[in-house]
Amino acid sequence: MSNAQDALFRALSDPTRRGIFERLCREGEKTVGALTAHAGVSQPVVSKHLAVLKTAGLVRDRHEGRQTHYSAEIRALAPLADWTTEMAGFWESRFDALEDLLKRMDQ
Amino acid sequence: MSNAQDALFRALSDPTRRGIFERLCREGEKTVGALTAHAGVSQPVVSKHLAVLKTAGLVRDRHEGRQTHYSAEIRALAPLADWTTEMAGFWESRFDALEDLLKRMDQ
DNA sequence: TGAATTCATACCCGATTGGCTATGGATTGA
DNA sequence: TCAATCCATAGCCAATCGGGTATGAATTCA
Repeated sequence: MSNAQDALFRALSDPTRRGIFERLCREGEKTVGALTAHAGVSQPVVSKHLAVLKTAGLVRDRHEGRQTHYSAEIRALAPLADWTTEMAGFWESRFDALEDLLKRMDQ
Repeated sequence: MSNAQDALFRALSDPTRRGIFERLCREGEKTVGALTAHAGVSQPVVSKHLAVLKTAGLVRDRHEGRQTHYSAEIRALAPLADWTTEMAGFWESRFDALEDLLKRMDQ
């Protein structure tokens, strides 16, 4: 029962981690140092969060000398968007069924 | 920096809790007992998960005698959908900027 | 009224998590 | 070559979390 949404929701549930991901989305590729400068936590903590995001497929890393550049992998958000619209879809169909029922009762 | 997404992502990060919410979306209103029957955890645990979902605004409860009926509050997913499209939007605009840059460089 | 049902709350417990510091490998630059 | 920089990993710790059982309030039914 552990589907593709699991790692995604889990990875994005922490505010600090989600903040890092958001910054990569807004501002593009960043080094660990640059991310640490505004993350509000220590560098090792940033590295650990990036590792979690990478495991979830949400970021990619690129090594260049002693620096590591991270960037958002936006396609990884697809299952999340799918899940959301799917849930809304179930609700819609039930709403339609109710509407249909009421309409038929009205006759 | 704690915005509307915080409680949402947090509430949906647990598989058991998300499973309960999914079932409410798919099958509509359910009592605590009905939810417990398929949740794989004890009734008090289900009640606790429902409380978390309610705090996040994801479910509503309706008391009827000694039963409590819970239903999904689908509108609560809006901030999540907004966040997703916003992140994709940032990425798109950066992609457009890059495309534009390359186009101008080509001249 | 008394027994049974339904659910929420209180409490406990082990595992996980998110933070820290310390450290070391790899790379750069003087 | 040696010092400095950048990052990842290893331990450590307090707090949170997800699970359990016990229990009691509220309601229903015999």
